Amino acid sequence: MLPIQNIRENADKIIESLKKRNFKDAAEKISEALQLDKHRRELKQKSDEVLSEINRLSKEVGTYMKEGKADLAQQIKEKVAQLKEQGKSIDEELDKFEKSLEQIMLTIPNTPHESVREGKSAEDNEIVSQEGNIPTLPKDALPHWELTAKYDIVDFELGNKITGAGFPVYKGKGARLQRALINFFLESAIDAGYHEIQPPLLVNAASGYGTGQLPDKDGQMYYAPLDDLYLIPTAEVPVTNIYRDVLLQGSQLPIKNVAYSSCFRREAGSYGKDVRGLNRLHQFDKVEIVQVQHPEKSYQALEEMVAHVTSLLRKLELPFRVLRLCGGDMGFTSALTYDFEVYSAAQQRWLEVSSVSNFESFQANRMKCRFKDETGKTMLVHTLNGSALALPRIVAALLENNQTPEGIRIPAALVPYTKFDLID
RNA sequence: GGAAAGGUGGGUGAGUGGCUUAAACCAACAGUUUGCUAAACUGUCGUAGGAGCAAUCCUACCGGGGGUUCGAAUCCCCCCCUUUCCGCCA
Repeated sequence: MLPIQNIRENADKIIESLKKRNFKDAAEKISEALQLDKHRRELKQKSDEVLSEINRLSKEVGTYMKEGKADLAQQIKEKVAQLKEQGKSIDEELDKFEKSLEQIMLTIPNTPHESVREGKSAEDNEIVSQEGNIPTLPKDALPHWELTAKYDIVDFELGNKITGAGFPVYKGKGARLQRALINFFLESAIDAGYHEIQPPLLVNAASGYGTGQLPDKDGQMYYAPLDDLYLIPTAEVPVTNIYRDVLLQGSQLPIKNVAYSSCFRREAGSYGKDVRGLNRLHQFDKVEIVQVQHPEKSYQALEEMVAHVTSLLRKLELPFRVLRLCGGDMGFTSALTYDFEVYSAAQQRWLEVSSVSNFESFQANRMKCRFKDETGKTMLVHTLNGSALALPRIVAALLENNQTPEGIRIPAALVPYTKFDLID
């Protein structure tokens, strides 16, 4: 949610900026919000005046009662009763304005950073960089879903039996590769100064609202109604919510957390070749990095996170490219997002493996995460997060790109973790 | 699942209807003193909303929501959470 003070002060700039998202009603929504805000403040003032008068009169009642002047006290009681009626109707109206204001504020997305390009869809995203060699595979090269069967390392059929589609079973070297990747990612993040967290995999509704999965993405999360809990779609949810309703000291910043978790996504509405094999799963593993930053340093932090993810992909020797998402393709809460895609040689397509975003104060405002700066002023923090990295598509690319007649070659950086260098 | 006790500012914790404007202590910050550090002393020190150029003033907030009352941290009702014990259990 954008802070209303920000809208009051920079309405024109915000409207201009939201155009990049292809968000058409910006001007109307902003002016409606400002209108509601104006009425809200007027009513608040009236309500406060009435309450102030009631407080003052109530004290008089106490005084008169002590002095034994019951008749005077009675007169004031009647006056207060009238004021209360008046206050009640003002408050009802005030409540209406506050609710409509919040409703409209929830529909206004974050303002894109100045470097974000205007655009409608993924086709308008900018390729910032690309590196690594795209391997030329022999004619008989297999897609990963056939390789996993050939070497018996990921069993989709078994997952279907036990749970259903999208819940694969990792076996033998497949399971060990998973564990190795998780440890490799965690250790790399720790070396880069991140503090490891092991969060709960189920969260309450308040946490869902905190990071914005609720109410908009309600149907995308698995839900346990008996206990009113949600399975996390990413570790971002429990980790970022650590800082919900928290007032930090400036000296505590930056906070850098890393967490491994399984992620659960219903992926309602997905279908076709997108979901083949490891491309899209209901349960998968991911290492997530989260930063809580001083507003002046958040873009520097974003670059640092991009550099971190870059170094992981280099060590895994995978060809990848970095995209700066255009306004229309960016998430609702993000101000700037970089996507990382690895090239999956047998499928001959780019697969998204990481999304690194700066939310500026948009999440912090909703979560009420603030800090006191050097001068003692309370301000909203900036929050950032990124995958570093999500496993399944990395596994898909590793299997496809590194297939040889002898077996699947494991990149050198990973061998200390897998303790084998070939899947055969 | 059963029983009991609780939920008060950054922390500990007092407060059973109006002299509460939430005590006191700790932490933090500033100053004085002081070879340094420390200690001692003095002062400052909650959050949010609103009015005002400003000093400042007003309002709300003691887990959440309702209620009683002229007046609620305090009394009543509902809900949530935590702790301890019992049961179950990796």
